[in-house]
Amino acid sequence: MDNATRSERSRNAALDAAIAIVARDGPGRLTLDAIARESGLSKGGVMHQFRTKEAVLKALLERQMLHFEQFSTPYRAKARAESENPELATEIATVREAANTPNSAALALLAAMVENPDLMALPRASDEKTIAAIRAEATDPDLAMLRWAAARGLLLGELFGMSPLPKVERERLFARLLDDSQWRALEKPAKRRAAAASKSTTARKRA
Amino acid sequence: MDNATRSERSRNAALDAAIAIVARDGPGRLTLDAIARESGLSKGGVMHQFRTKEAVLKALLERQMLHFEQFSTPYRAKARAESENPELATEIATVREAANTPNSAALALLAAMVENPDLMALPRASDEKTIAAIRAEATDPDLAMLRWAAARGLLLGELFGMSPLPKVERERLFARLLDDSQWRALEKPAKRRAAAASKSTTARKRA
DNA sequence: CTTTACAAACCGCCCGGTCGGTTTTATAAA
DNA sequence: TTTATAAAACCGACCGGGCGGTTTGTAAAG
Repeated sequence: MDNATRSERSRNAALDAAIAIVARDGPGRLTLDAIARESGLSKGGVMHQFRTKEAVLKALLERQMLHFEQFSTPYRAKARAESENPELATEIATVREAANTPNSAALALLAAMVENPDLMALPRASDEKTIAAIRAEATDPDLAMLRWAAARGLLLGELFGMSPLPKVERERLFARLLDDSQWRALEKPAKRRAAAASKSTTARKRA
Repeated sequence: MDNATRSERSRNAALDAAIAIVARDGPGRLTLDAIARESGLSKGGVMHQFRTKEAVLKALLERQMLHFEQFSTPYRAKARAESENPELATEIATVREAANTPNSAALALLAAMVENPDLMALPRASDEKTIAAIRAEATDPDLAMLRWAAARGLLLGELFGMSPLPKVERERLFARLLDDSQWRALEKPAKRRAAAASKSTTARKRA
Protein backbone atom coordinates (compact mmCIF):
# COMPACT_ATOMS: atom_id res chain seq x y z
CA MET A 1 0.00 0.00 0.00
CA ASP A 2 1.06 3.52 -0.75
CA ASN A 3 2.78 5.34 2.10
CA ALA A 4 0.48 8.33 2.03
CA THR A 5 -2.66 6.20 2.09
CA ARG A 6 -1.22 4.06 4.82
CA SER A 7 -0.74 7.14 6.99
CA GLU A 8 -4.18 8.42 6.11
CA ARG A 9 -5.79 5.14 7.04
CA SER A 10 -4.04 5.07 10.39
CA ARG A 11 -4.89 8.67 11.16
CA ASN A 12 -8.53 8.12 10.37
CA ALA A 13 -8.62 4.91 12.35
CA ALA A 14 -7.23 6.76 15.36
CA LEU A 15 -9.71 9.63 15.05
CA ASP A 16 -12.65 7.27 14.57
CA ALA A 17 -11.54 5.38 17.65
CA ALA A 18 -11.32 8.63 19.60
CA ILE A 19 -14.90 9.58 18.73
CA ALA A 20 -16.15 6.12 19.58
CA ILE A 21 -14.49 6.27 22.98
CA VAL A 22 -15.86 9.69 23.84
CA ALA A 23 -19.34 8.68 22.74
CA ARG A 24 -19.29 5.42 24.67
CA ASP A 25 -17.28 6.19 27.82
CA GLY A 26 -17.20 9.97 28.08
CA PRO A 27 -14.39 12.43 27.46
CA GLY A 28 -12.60 11.52 30.68
CA ARG A 29 -11.81 8.07 29.30
CA LEU A 30 -10.13 9.32 26.15
CA THR A 31 -6.49 8.27 26.52
CA LEU A 32 -3.77 7.50 24.04
CA ASP A 33 -3.68 3.89 25.17
CA ALA A 34 -7.43 3.64 24.72
CA ILE A 35 -7.14 5.06 21.21
CA ALA A 36 -4.45 2.53 20.38
CA ARG A 37 -6.53 -0.32 21.76
CA GLU A 38 -9.72 0.77 20.02
CA SER A 39 -8.11 1.49 16.66
CA GLY A 40 -6.04 -1.67 16.48
CA LEU A 41 -2.87 0.37 16.13
CA SER A 42 -0.03 0.20 18.60
CA LYS A 43 0.62 3.13 20.86
CA GLY A 44 3.83 3.82 18.98
CA GLY A 45 1.89 3.91 15.74
CA VAL A 46 -0.54 6.46 17.14
CA MET A 47 2.33 8.56 18.47
CA HIS A 48 3.98 8.45 15.09
CA GLN A 49 0.95 10.04 13.44
CA PHE A 50 0.26 12.51 16.23
CA ARG A 51 3.18 13.73 18.23
CA THR A 52 1.04 14.64 21.21
CA LYS A 53 -2.43 14.09 22.58
CA GLU A 54 -3.32 17.68 21.89
CA ALA A 55 -2.48 17.06 18.25
CA VAL A 56 -5.06 14.28 18.22
CA LEU A 57 -7.74 16.60 19.58
CA LYS A 58 -6.82 19.31 17.13
CA ALA A 59 -6.97 16.94 14.18
CA LEU A 60 -10.29 15.63 15.43
CA LEU A 61 -11.68 19.14 15.67
CA GLU A 62 -10.47 20.05 12.21
CA ARG A 63 -11.86 16.92 10.63
CA GLN A 64 -15.29 17.53 12.14
CA MET A 65 -15.31 21.16 11.09
CA LEU A 66 -14.43 20.12 7.57
CA HIS A 67 -17.19 17.55 7.59
CA PHE A 68 -19.86 20.05 8.46
CA GLU A 69 -18.44 22.54 6.05
CA GLN A 70 -18.96 19.97 3.34
CA PHE A 71 -22.55 19.67 4.41
CA SER A 72 -23.22 23.36 4.70
CA THR A 73 -21.58 24.60 1.51
CA PRO A 74 -23.95 23.00 -1.03
CA TYR A 75 -26.85 23.71 1.27
CA ARG A 76 -25.96 27.38 1.34
CA ALA A 77 -25.76 27.47 -2.44
CA LYS A 78 -29.29 26.13 -2.64
CA ALA A 79 -30.56 28.32 0.17
CA ARG A 80 -29.29 31.45 -1.52
CA ALA A 81 -31.77 30.83 -4.30
CA GLU A 82 -34.70 29.82 -2.14
CA SER A 83 -34.50 31.53 1.20
CA GLU A 84 -34.42 35.15 2.23
CA ASN A 85 -32.07 34.27 5.08
CA PRO A 86 -29.67 31.82 3.43
CA GLU A 87 -26.98 32.10 6.11
CA LEU A 88 -29.38 31.53 8.96
CA ALA A 89 -31.10 28.71 7.12
CA THR A 90 -27.77 27.06 6.42
CA GLU A 91 -26.64 27.31 10.00
CA ILE A 92 -29.87 25.92 11.39
CA ALA A 93 -29.84 23.06 8.91
CA THR A 94 -26.22 22.27 9.74
CA VAL A 95 -26.95 22.26 13.44
CA ARG A 96 -29.87 19.95 12.81
CA GLU A 97 -27.59 17.67 10.85
CA ALA A 98 -25.17 17.64 13.80
CA ALA A 99 -27.98 16.80 16.19
CA ASN A 100 -28.95 13.85 14.01
CA THR A 101 -25.38 12.58 13.70
CA PRO A 102 -25.01 11.11 17.15
CA ASN A 103 -21.43 9.91 17.34
CA SER A 104 -19.76 12.92 15.94
CA ALA A 105 -19.48 16.61 15.82
CA ALA A 106 -19.45 18.39 19.07
CA LEU A 107 -18.26 15.32 20.92
CA ALA A 108 -14.94 16.43 19.54
CA LEU A 109 -15.62 19.85 20.98
CA LEU A 110 -16.29 18.38 24.36
CA ALA A 111 -13.15 16.29 24.37
CA ALA A 112 -11.06 19.26 23.28
CA MET A 113 -12.48 21.51 25.95
CA VAL A 114 -11.67 19.06 28.67
CA GLU A 115 -8.07 18.66 27.68
CA ASN A 116 -7.28 22.19 26.60
CA PRO A 117 -9.87 24.97 26.56
CA ASP A 118 -7.69 27.00 24.22
CA LEU A 119 -8.50 24.66 21.36
CA MET A 120 -11.96 26.18 21.34
CA ALA A 121 -10.45 29.15 19.55
CA LEU A 122 -10.77 27.37 16.22
CA PRO A 123 -14.51 26.76 16.23
CA ARG A 124 -15.12 30.08 17.95
CA ALA A 125 -13.51 31.98 15.12
CA SER A 126 -15.67 30.15 12.62
CA ASP A 127 -18.71 30.94 14.74
CA GLU A 128 -18.04 34.62 14.81
CA LYS A 129 -18.10 34.77 11.05
CA THR A 130 -21.34 32.84 10.94
CA ILE A 131 -22.97 35.15 13.43
CA ALA A 132 -21.85 38.23 11.56
CA ALA A 133 -23.23 36.86 8.32
CA ILE A 134 -26.54 36.00 9.91
CA ARG A 135 -26.93 39.44 11.41
CA ALA A 136 -25.92 41.15 8.21
CA GLU A 137 -28.60 39.52 6.09
CA ALA A 138 -31.40 39.77 8.65
CA THR A 139 -34.25 42.23 8.67
CA ASP A 140 -34.42 41.73 12.42
CA PRO A 141 -30.94 40.66 13.57
CA ASP A 142 -31.94 39.95 17.14
CA LEU A 143 -34.72 37.65 16.08
CA ALA A 144 -32.30 35.85 13.77
CA MET A 145 -29.90 35.42 16.67
CA LEU A 146 -32.66 33.93 18.76
CA ARG A 147 -33.54 31.42 16.07
CA TRP A 148 -29.86 30.56 15.87
CA ALA A 149 -29.59 30.25 19.64
CA ALA A 150 -32.63 27.99 19.73
CA ALA A 151 -31.03 25.65 17.22
CA ARG A 152 -27.92 25.52 19.38
CA GLY A 153 -29.98 24.88 22.44
CA LEU A 154 -31.64 21.91 20.82
CA LEU A 155 -28.29 20.54 19.67
CA LEU A 156 -26.46 20.95 22.94
CA GLY A 157 -29.33 19.51 24.91
CA GLU A 158 -29.06 16.46 22.73
CA LEU A 159 -25.30 16.14 23.06
CA PHE A 160 -25.34 16.58 26.81
CA GLY A 161 -27.97 13.94 27.12
CA MET A 162 -30.09 16.61 28.77
CA SER A 163 -32.95 16.74 26.36
CA PRO A 164 -35.69 14.15 26.69
CA LEU A 165 -37.11 15.33 23.37
CA PRO A 166 -37.86 12.44 21.03
CA LYS A 167 -36.36 12.78 17.60
CA VAL A 168 -39.62 13.42 15.82
CA GLU A 169 -40.34 16.35 18.10
CA ARG A 170 -36.87 17.77 17.70
CA GLU A 171 -37.28 17.56 13.95
CA ARG A 172 -40.58 19.40 14.12
CA LEU A 173 -38.97 22.21 16.12
CA PHE A 174 -36.07 22.45 13.70
CA ALA A 175 -38.47 22.61 10.79
CA ARG A 176 -40.34 25.44 12.43
CA LEU A 177 -37.11 27.28 13.11
CA LEU A 178 -36.23 26.99 9.45
CA ASP A 179 -39.56 28.18 8.11
CA ASP A 180 -39.16 31.90 7.52
CA SER A 181 -42.86 32.46 6.99
CA GLN A 182 -43.53 31.53 10.59
CA TRP A 183 -41.38 34.31 11.95
CA ARG A 184 -42.13 37.20 9.69
CA ALA A 185 -45.06 38.21 11.85
CA LEU A 186 -42.84 39.55 14.58
CA GLU A 187 -39.92 40.93 12.67
CA LYS A 188 -39.13 44.39 13.80
CA PRO A 189 -37.28 46.17 10.99
CA ALA A 190 -33.74 46.86 12.12
CA LYS A 191 -33.68 48.82 15.33
CA ARG A 192 -36.80 49.68 17.24
CA ARG A 193 -36.44 51.34 20.59
CA ALA A 194 -38.33 49.23 23.08
CA ALA A 195 -39.73 52.16 25.00
CA ALA A 196 -38.88 51.39 28.61
CA ALA A 197 -35.32 52.48 29.19
CA SER A 198 -34.51 55.04 26.54
CA LYS A 199 -31.08 53.86 25.49
CA SER A 200 -30.13 55.61 22.31
CA THR A 201 -27.66 53.26 20.72
CA THR A 202 -27.22 53.02 16.98
CA ALA A 203 -30.43 52.69 15.04
CA ARG A 204 -29.90 54.45 11.83
CA LYS A 205 -29.93 52.09 8.88
CA ARG A 206 -32.93 52.09 6.65
CA ALA A 207 -34.59 55.19 8.01
CA MET B 1 -16.26 25.19 66.97
CA ASP B 2 -19.23 22.92 66.67
CA ASN B 3 -18.54 19.66 64.88
CA ALA B 4 -21.41 19.97 62.44
CA THR B 5 -20.43 23.48 61.39
CA ARG B 6 -16.81 22.42 61.12
CA SER B 7 -17.80 19.74 58.64
CA GLU B 8 -20.04 22.11 56.74
CA ARG B 9 -17.29 24.66 56.43
CA SER B 10 -14.89 22.08 55.08
CA ARG B 11 -17.41 20.70 52.63
CA ASN B 12 -18.19 24.12 51.28
CA ALA B 13 -14.53 25.02 51.05
CA ALA B 14 -13.90 21.89 49.01
CA LEU B 15 -16.82 22.54 46.67
CA ASP B 16 -15.86 26.19 46.21
CA ALA B 17 -12.34 25.08 45.38
CA ALA B 18 -13.67 22.58 42.85
CA ILE B 19 -15.65 25.25 41.03
CA ALA B 20 -12.69 27.61 41.02
CA ILE B 21 -10.47 24.94 39.52
CA VAL B 22 -12.91 24.01 36.78
CA ALA B 23 -13.44 27.66 35.91
CA ARG B 24 -9.75 28.47 35.85
CA ASP B 25 -8.10 25.33 34.47
CA GLY B 26 -10.88 23.33 32.85
CA PRO B 27 -12.62 20.15 33.98
CA GLY B 28 -9.65 17.98 33.06
CA ARG B 29 -7.61 19.52 35.85
CA LEU B 30 -10.13 18.83 38.58
CA THR B 31 -8.37 16.33 40.87
CA LEU B 32 -8.65 15.52 44.55
CA ASP B 33 -5.15 16.81 45.20
CA ALA B 34 -5.98 20.04 43.41
CA ILE B 35 -9.11 20.45 45.52
CA ALA B 36 -7.08 19.90 48.68
CA ARG B 37 -4.45 22.39 47.58
CA GLU B 38 -6.97 25.03 46.53
CA SER B 39 -9.18 24.70 49.58
CA GLY B 40 -6.40 24.68 52.15
CA LEU B 41 -7.56 21.33 53.47
CA SER B 42 -5.42 18.25 53.41
CA LYS B 43 -6.28 15.47 51.05
CA GLY B 44 -7.24 13.32 54.00
CA GLY B 45 -9.64 16.02 55.13
CA VAL B 46 -11.30 16.14 51.75
CA MET B 47 -11.57 12.36 51.64
CA HIS B 48 -13.13 12.38 55.08
CA GLN B 49 -15.96 14.60 53.86
CA PHE B 50 -16.38 12.86 50.52
CA ARG B 51 -15.52 9.22 50.36
CA THR B 52 -14.92 9.31 46.63
CA LYS B 53 -14.38 11.77 43.82
CA GLU B 54 -17.77 10.97 42.38
CA ALA B 55 -19.28 12.00 45.72
CA VAL B 56 -17.64 15.40 45.30
CA LEU B 57 -19.17 15.85 41.87
CA LYS B 58 -22.55 14.72 43.09
CA ALA B 59 -22.48 17.13 46.01
CA LEU B 60 -21.38 19.89 43.69
CA LEU B 61 -24.25 19.19 41.35
CA GLU B 62 -26.77 19.09 44.16
CA ARG B 63 -25.54 22.32 45.68
CA GLN B 64 -25.82 24.14 42.36
CA MET B 65 -29.27 22.77 41.70
CA LEU B 66 -30.34 23.92 45.14
CA HIS B 67 -28.88 27.34 44.49
CA PHE B 68 -30.88 27.87 41.33
CA GLU B 69 -33.95 26.44 42.94
CA GLN B 70 -33.65 29.13 45.55
CA PHE B 71 -33.50 31.70 42.81
CA SER B 72 -36.36 30.32 40.77
CA THR B 73 -38.87 29.62 43.54
CA PRO B 74 -39.58 33.22 44.57
CA TYR B 75 -39.39 34.28 40.95
CA ARG B 76 -42.03 31.76 40.03
CA ALA B 77 -44.29 32.99 42.80
CA LYS B 78 -44.10 36.49 41.41
CA ALA B 79 -44.39 35.33 37.80
CA ARG B 80 -47.58 33.44 38.53
CA ALA B 81 -49.25 36.71 39.30
CA GLU B 82 -47.80 38.69 36.42
CA SER B 83 -47.11 36.42 33.50
CA GLU B 84 -49.32 34.19 31.43
CA ASN B 85 -46.46 31.69 31.14
CA PRO B 86 -45.02 31.66 34.64
CA GLU B 87 -43.11 28.40 34.22
CA LEU B 88 -41.48 29.48 30.99
CA ALA B 89 -40.71 32.91 32.37
CA THR B 90 -39.15 31.40 35.47
CA GLU B 91 -37.01 29.02 33.48
CA ILE B 92 -35.77 31.71 31.12
CA ALA B 93 -34.98 34.03 34.00
CA THR B 94 -33.14 31.28 35.84
CA VAL B 95 -31.09 30.45 32.79
CA ARG B 96 -30.27 34.11 32.40
CA GLU B 97 -29.17 34.20 36.01
CA ALA B 98 -26.92 31.22 35.35
CA ALA B 99 -25.43 32.93 32.31
CA ASN B 100 -24.59 35.95 34.43
CA THR B 101 -23.06 33.89 37.23
CA PRO B 102 -19.84 32.97 35.53
CA ASN B 103 -18.02 30.72 37.98
CA SER B 104 -20.80 28.45 38.83
CA ALA B 105 -23.71 26.42 37.72
CA ALA B 106 -23.19 24.36 34.69
CA LEU B 107 -19.47 24.24 35.25
CA ALA B 108 -20.46 21.61 37.75
CA LEU B 109 -22.44 19.92 35.01
CA LEU B 110 -19.44 19.88 32.76
CA ALA B 111 -17.17 18.43 35.40
CA ALA B 112 -19.70 15.75 36.24
CA MET B 113 -20.17 14.75 32.64
CA VAL B 114 -16.48 14.32 32.10
CA GLU B 115 -16.02 12.04 35.05
CA ASN B 116 -19.24 10.10 34.92
CA PRO B 117 -21.95 10.79 32.37
CA ASP B 118 -24.48 8.95 34.52
CA LEU B 119 -24.51 11.81 37.01
CA MET B 120 -26.43 13.79 34.43
CA ALA B 121 -29.47 11.80 35.43
CA LEU B 122 -30.12 14.19 38.30
CA PRO B 123 -30.41 17.43 36.35
CA ARG B 124 -32.11 15.63 33.50
CA ALA B 125 -34.92 14.47 35.73
CA SER B 126 -35.41 18.01 36.97
CA ASP B 127 -35.41 19.22 33.37
CA GLU B 128 -38.11 16.85 32.30
CA LYS B 129 -40.45 18.25 34.90
CA THR B 130 -39.68 21.78 33.82
CA ILE B 131 -40.35 20.98 30.20
CA ALA B 132 -43.62 19.28 31.00
CA ALA B 133 -44.73 22.28 33.04
CA ILE B 134 -43.82 24.69 30.28
CA ARG B 135 -45.69 22.73 27.65
CA ALA B 136 -48.71 22.32 29.88
CA GLU B 137 -49.24 26.02 30.43
CA ALA B 138 -48.49 27.11 26.87
CA THR B 139 -50.98 28.11 24.22
CA ASP B 140 -48.43 27.05 21.64
CA PRO B 141 -46.21 24.42 23.31
CA ASP B 142 -43.75 24.19 20.44
CA LEU B 143 -43.15 27.91 20.43
CA ALA B 144 -42.61 27.80 24.18
CA MET B 145 -40.06 25.04 23.71
CA LEU B 146 -38.24 27.13 21.16
CA ARG B 147 -38.04 30.08 23.51
CA TRP B 148 -36.74 27.72 26.17
CA ALA B 149 -34.22 26.22 23.75
CA ALA B 150 -33.04 29.67 22.76
CA ALA B 151 -32.34 30.54 26.37
CA ARG B 152 -30.34 27.34 26.73
CA GLY B 153 -28.45 28.10 23.56
CA LEU B 154 -27.44 31.49 24.89
CA LEU B 155 -26.35 29.99 28.20
CA LEU B 156 -24.37 27.12 26.80
CA GLY B 157 -22.68 29.31 24.25
CA GLU B 158 -21.54 31.44 27.13
CA LEU B 159 -20.30 28.56 29.25
CA PHE B 160 -18.45 26.93 26.39
CA GLY B 161 -16.75 30.17 25.60
CA MET B 162 -18.27 29.88 22.16
CA SER B 163 -20.38 32.96 22.13
CA PRO B 164 -18.74 36.26 21.29
CA LEU B 165 -21.92 38.04 22.36
CA PRO B 166 -21.20 40.96 24.68
CA LYS B 167 -23.18 40.91 27.87
CA VAL B 168 -25.40 43.82 26.98
CA GLU B 169 -26.50 42.07 23.82
CA ARG B 170 -27.14 38.81 25.61
CA GLU B 171 -29.24 40.66 28.11
CA ARG B 172 -31.26 42.26 25.34
CA LEU B 173 -31.94 38.85 23.81
CA PHE B 174 -32.97 37.39 27.15
CA ALA B 175 -35.30 40.31 27.72
CA ARG B 176 -36.94 39.73 24.38
CA LEU B 177 -37.31 36.03 25.12
CA LEU B 178 -39.06 36.89 28.35
CA ASP B 179 -41.45 39.42 26.86
CA ASP B 180 -44.62 37.49 26.11
CA SER B 181 -46.15 40.28 24.08
CA GLN B 182 -43.43 39.93 21.48
CA TRP B 183 -44.34 36.33 20.72
CA ARG B 184 -48.11 36.32 20.81
CA ALA B 185 -48.28 37.24 17.15
CA LEU B 186 -47.25 33.79 16.03
CA GLU B 187 -48.84 31.56 18.58
CA LYS B 188 -50.72 28.73 16.98
CA PRO B 189 -53.38 27.48 19.39
CA ALA B 190 -52.49 24.01 20.66
CA LYS B 191 -52.35 21.21 18.13
CA ARG B 192 -52.61 21.72 14.40
CA ARG B 193 -51.71 18.87 12.09
CA ALA B 194 -49.14 20.11 9.61
CA ALA B 195 -50.61 18.28 6.64
CA ALA B 196 -47.77 16.25 5.21
CA ALA B 197 -45.36 18.31 3.16
CA SER B 198 -47.58 21.15 2.07
CA LYS B 199 -46.60 24.17 4.06
CA SER B 200 -49.99 25.49 5.00
CA THR B 201 -48.47 26.44 8.26
CA THR B 202 -48.18 30.17 7.99
CA ALA B 203 -49.35 32.49 10.67
CA ARG B 204 -53.05 32.25 11.09
CA LYS B 205 -54.15 33.77 14.37
CA ARG B 206 -55.05 37.35 14.11
CA ALA B 207 -56.12 37.02 10.44
C1' DC C 1 -12.76 7.71 76.82
C1' DT C 2 -15.04 7.44 72.49
C1' DT C 3 -16.00 9.60 68.36
C1' DT C 4 -15.34 12.87 64.88
C1' DA C 5 -12.42 16.13 61.96
C1' DC C 6 -8.35 16.59 59.97
C1' DA C 7 -3.19 15.78 58.59
C1' DA C 8 0.43 13.49 56.01
C1' DA C 9 2.83 9.75 54.36
C1' DC C 10 2.07 6.21 51.42
C1' DC C 11 0.38 2.69 47.55
C1' DG C 12 -0.56 0.75 43.13
C1' DC C 13 -2.20 1.97 38.78
C1' DC C 14 -2.55 4.32 34.62
C1' DC C 15 -1.44 8.45 32.20
C1' DG C 16 1.21 10.97 28.36
C1' DG C 17 5.34 10.53 26.24
C1' DT C 18 10.13 8.28 24.88
C1' DC C 19 13.07 4.96 22.70
C1' DG C 20 15.35 1.19 20.34
C1' DG C 21 14.23 -1.96 17.07
C1' DT C 22 11.55 -4.17 13.01
C1' DT C 23 8.91 -4.10 8.89
C1' DT C 24 7.27 -1.85 4.85
C1' DT C 25 7.77 1.45 1.07
C1' DA C 26 10.58 4.75 -1.81
C1' DT C 27 14.65 5.89 -4.48
C1' DA C 28 18.10 4.88 -7.70
C1' DA C 29 22.60 2.95 -9.07
C1' DA C 30 24.21 -1.29 -11.34
C1' DT D 1 15.31 -6.34 -12.87
C1' DT D 2 17.99 -6.61 -9.32
C1' DT D 3 20.11 -4.77 -5.35
C1' DA D 4 21.82 -1.38 -1.92
C1' DT D 5 20.20 2.32 0.94
C1' DA D 6 17.31 5.58 2.93
C1' DA D 7 13.19 6.98 4.78
C1' DA D 8 8.75 6.36 6.61
C1' DA D 9 5.33 3.49 9.22
C1' DC D 10 4.81 0.79 13.03
C1' DC D 11 5.60 -1.88 17.31
C1' DG D 12 5.79 -2.56 22.41
C1' DA D 13 8.62 -2.24 26.45
C1' DC D 14 9.65 1.31 29.38
C1' DC D 15 9.72 5.82 32.41
C1' DG D 16 8.54 9.48 35.67
C1' DG D 17 4.70 11.70 37.46
C1' DG D 18 0.21 12.32 38.98
C1' DC D 19 -4.01 10.06 39.84
C1' DG D 20 -7.79 8.14 43.16
C1' DG D 21 -7.78 6.04 47.26
C1' DT D 22 -5.83 3.93 51.94
C1' DT D 23 -3.54 3.96 56.18
C1' DT D 24 -1.67 5.65 60.31
C1' DG D 25 -1.46 9.19 63.55
C1' DT D 26 -3.17 13.37 66.26
C1' DA D 27 -6.02 16.92 68.07
C1' DA D 28 -10.43 18.57 69.11
C1' DA D 29 -15.40 17.77 70.33
C1' DG D 30 -18.78 15.26 72.84
